[in-house]
Amino acid sequence: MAQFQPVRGTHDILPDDYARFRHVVDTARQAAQLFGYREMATPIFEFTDVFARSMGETSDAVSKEMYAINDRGGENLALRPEYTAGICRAFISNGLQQNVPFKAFAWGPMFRYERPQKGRQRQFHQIDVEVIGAAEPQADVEVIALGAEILRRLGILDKCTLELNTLGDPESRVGYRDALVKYFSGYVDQLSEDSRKRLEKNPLRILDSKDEGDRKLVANAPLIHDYLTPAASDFFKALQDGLAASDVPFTISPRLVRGLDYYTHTAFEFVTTHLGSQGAVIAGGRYDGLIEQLGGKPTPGIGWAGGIERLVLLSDPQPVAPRIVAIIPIGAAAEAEAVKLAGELRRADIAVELAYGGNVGKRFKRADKVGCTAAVVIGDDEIASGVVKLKDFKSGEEASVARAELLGKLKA
RNA sequence: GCGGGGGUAGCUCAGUUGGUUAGAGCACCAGAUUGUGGCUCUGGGGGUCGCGGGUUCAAGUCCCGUUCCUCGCCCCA
Repeated sequence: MAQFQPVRGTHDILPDDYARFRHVVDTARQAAQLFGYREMATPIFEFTDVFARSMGETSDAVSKEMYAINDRGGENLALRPEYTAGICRAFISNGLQQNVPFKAFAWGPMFRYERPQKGRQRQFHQIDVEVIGAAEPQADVEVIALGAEILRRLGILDKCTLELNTLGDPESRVGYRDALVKYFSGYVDQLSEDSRKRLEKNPLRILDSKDEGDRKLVANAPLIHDYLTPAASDFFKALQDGLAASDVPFTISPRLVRGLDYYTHTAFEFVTTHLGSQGAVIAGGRYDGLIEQLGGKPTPGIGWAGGIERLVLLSDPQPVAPRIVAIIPIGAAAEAEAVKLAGELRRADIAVELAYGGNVGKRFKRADKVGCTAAVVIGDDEIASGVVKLKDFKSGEEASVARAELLGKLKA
């Protein structure tokens, strides 16, 4: 029988990789905390409708990429393909309208049935930031600045550029959408096959087509900025002023759009050229209509998600310097003494590696291999005189240390 | 879902026009060194050549299918 493999598009995260993975999450959590965002989590699966109603029935993520199941009770459930819908549902379910603006940080696995590629998996992980209940552009500024700060702390901000656009308020968007449809309908025969479909489903998406023929048409297509209501235009202006004040550089990309239905006003992406065709590392926008679509009272919101695997790929490996001390007993009496000593040291927050067996040479070898910085050798002679030998692995020097002084020496 | 390239040891790879028991480096294990790691030296274990079928006297090598990875499209994080 063939050996088991991980399911297509899923990956084990082994200890070395996990250290890098955790570094991303820890860095993001710390930065989010500095901005006043509190960590939370929602279930990995929800009623399918939570996603269908928020993201849009016709979005790719819902219509062809969702892991949906009927459970034994007949409920129609789906593994979450993104975090925003779940957090908004939680906001409604828990009556958090009392706590606005509600500022949340979250991370966890997401699931999409897609064709795997570098930086694109079927189970992948995201960090996520949301502000619910704030209609002011200052919230957009803060959310984006937090994204930039996380990238800066990861040392990859200079590999990314922030692309910014507005989708306008619903009123602007309807007018613009009509204008786009009218424009592209005049060139249906010149549009790519994909874009002909988009013309019916989501004409905005034609704007970021990579097809050369499409791009020529797009170059002369009407711009959202000419269709903004004064309010939407002011909002976008305030956002730009705020980002400038926050020292967050950006470029305006009139063709940047979002695939999900719930976005309004602000749309942005931190993109990189270092990851092939998976360029977006952090992406998000404003979703003022979403809470209402999920059955809550009209409540504005803004947030973003970042792909942890992509952030790991982009950042340099972190030199991990764990301080671990090996205890190496020699002789039967010392074995018991070593266990006792290990307990004492661990209770004092010293990481201890204690091998299960093997002679002295093997234990030293093992200690070196797992990255110990020092070894405590204890044998019959040492027990008799109440000392241990403390060997520093870097210098190679070994010295006798009284048992009573060992902890102090290791803490230093 | 569509198109291109790949899959040989734990890892990175070599393998001639199809031709004996499929190799290297790193890693691993053991010994040199039964109270001392790293460096060195010696030895060792490890492969149904992704899987299934076909052609052939003979297949890691050629053909077909399949699966997984990868690059692009699509979509996005």
